[in-house]
Amino acid sequence: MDKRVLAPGEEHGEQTRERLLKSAERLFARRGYARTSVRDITRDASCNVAAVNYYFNGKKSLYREMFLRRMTAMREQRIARISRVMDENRQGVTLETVLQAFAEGFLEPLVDDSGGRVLLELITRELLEPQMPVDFMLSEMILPLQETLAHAIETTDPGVPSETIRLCIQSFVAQLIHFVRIRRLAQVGENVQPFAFSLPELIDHMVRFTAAGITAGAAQKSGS
Amino acid sequence: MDKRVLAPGEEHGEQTRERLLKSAERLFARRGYARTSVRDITRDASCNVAAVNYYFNGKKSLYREMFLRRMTAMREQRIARISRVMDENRQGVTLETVLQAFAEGFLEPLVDDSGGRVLLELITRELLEPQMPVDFMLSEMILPLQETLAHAIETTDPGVPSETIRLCIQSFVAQLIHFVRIRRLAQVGENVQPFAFSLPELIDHMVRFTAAGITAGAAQKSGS
DNA sequence: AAATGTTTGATACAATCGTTTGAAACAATC
DNA sequence: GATTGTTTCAAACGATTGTATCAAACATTT
Repeated sequence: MDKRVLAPGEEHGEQTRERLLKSAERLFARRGYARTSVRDITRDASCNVAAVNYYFNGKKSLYREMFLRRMTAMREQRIARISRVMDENRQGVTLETVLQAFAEGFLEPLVDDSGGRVLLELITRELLEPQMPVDFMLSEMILPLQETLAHAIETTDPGVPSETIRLCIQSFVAQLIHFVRIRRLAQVGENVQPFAFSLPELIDHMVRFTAAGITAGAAQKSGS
Repeated sequence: MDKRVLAPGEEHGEQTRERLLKSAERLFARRGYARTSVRDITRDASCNVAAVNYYFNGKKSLYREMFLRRMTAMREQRIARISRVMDENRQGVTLETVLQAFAEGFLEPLVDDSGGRVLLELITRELLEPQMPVDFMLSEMILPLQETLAHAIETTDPGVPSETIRLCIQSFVAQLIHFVRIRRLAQVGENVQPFAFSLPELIDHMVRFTAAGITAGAAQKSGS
């Protein structure tokens, strides 16, 4: 009995394959690609070293598959978040609302202990030490998100040049990334005082700051 | 003859010591700490492997000494840049002028091929994978620079709460770092089109964007 | 010139890395 | 129950890592 607990193709080995992906995710995020050994991963996943080369074809392929899966999932989630806000109230949506929703979607995985926290770490590392094709992050993550958010802002704030909008979006994303890193830095050291802001406080600042920058970008065109 | 070509204390070995620091600088910046081997460095410095353990006490100490020297130099340079702008025109200095000067000082090492380019790479890496004491960057680089710039802005724009000013400064620094990274990313791939901005264009955007955010921060206090 | 202290060099070391191997353990099919 | 294909395991591979050793080369002082 118990013959059909496994779907065809996941012949019981899919479990350790999945465990490897999960462990790789956590450990690569925590220590980076180079300083995470295959043995670290297999120990964490409670399986043999050879499993990495059995299911994937080496360390690098394991990383790539893990990263690809995670990144596309997060991209779709963030895009969906923007679309949702735009759909909920067709014309009553303001610039601040869109920015707020995007910021929350961006930082949400950080406050709860969901797996999204590790991806932000992974993405930062990937930006600095690319293990994927060089322009992968650009074409698969940065640009799609930028376009989605840009179209949303073009709806709430027509009149701002589209080139300016895209620059401002990157200024916004820059802050999101930066404050996450500063916060983590301040959490460890004892010199916490200067950056002991709560997440809502930070989001509030970034939204206000960015909204001012964008509307100023609109005024710039008509003003000068 | 030729007895006094060397200062006392740099008994001819100071040359290779200095070469080691220079090589370490370049290679650590290019490939990161973990992926740069001691042999890579000594090969680049044209000396023996043992020299690293002779002059420093291993790889990590070499890194720390190199990083410390570089970082303090850049910090002093940047602080001096702000002070210079404030001193040149005692009261006629505007917010935009200060921001412009800071941005130029920040990005200047990137455009020419001076050694400053490698430090920005080093700092980014250090933020992600600290080899120095955890809050070193915070207390020795980020906070001193923040305070200097904050005092400058408190002069040009009194009325903005000091807490808001410091948040805005971090938002400014965030952009500086982010656009540097995006630019490098876009330089490699062929999908350059979306970020083919010149450095002056980018600086102009960031200064305008940030100035709007700061003055909005002043209005917020009196407005709400 | 002999002695001394400093710097360099080739080599060895133990540890760890990613990967390979081949035989067990297992499940499924005949 | 024998056969087949899949998954796991311990062990070992060659390569590379950071570091230690010790004698040769060097400059300096006696």
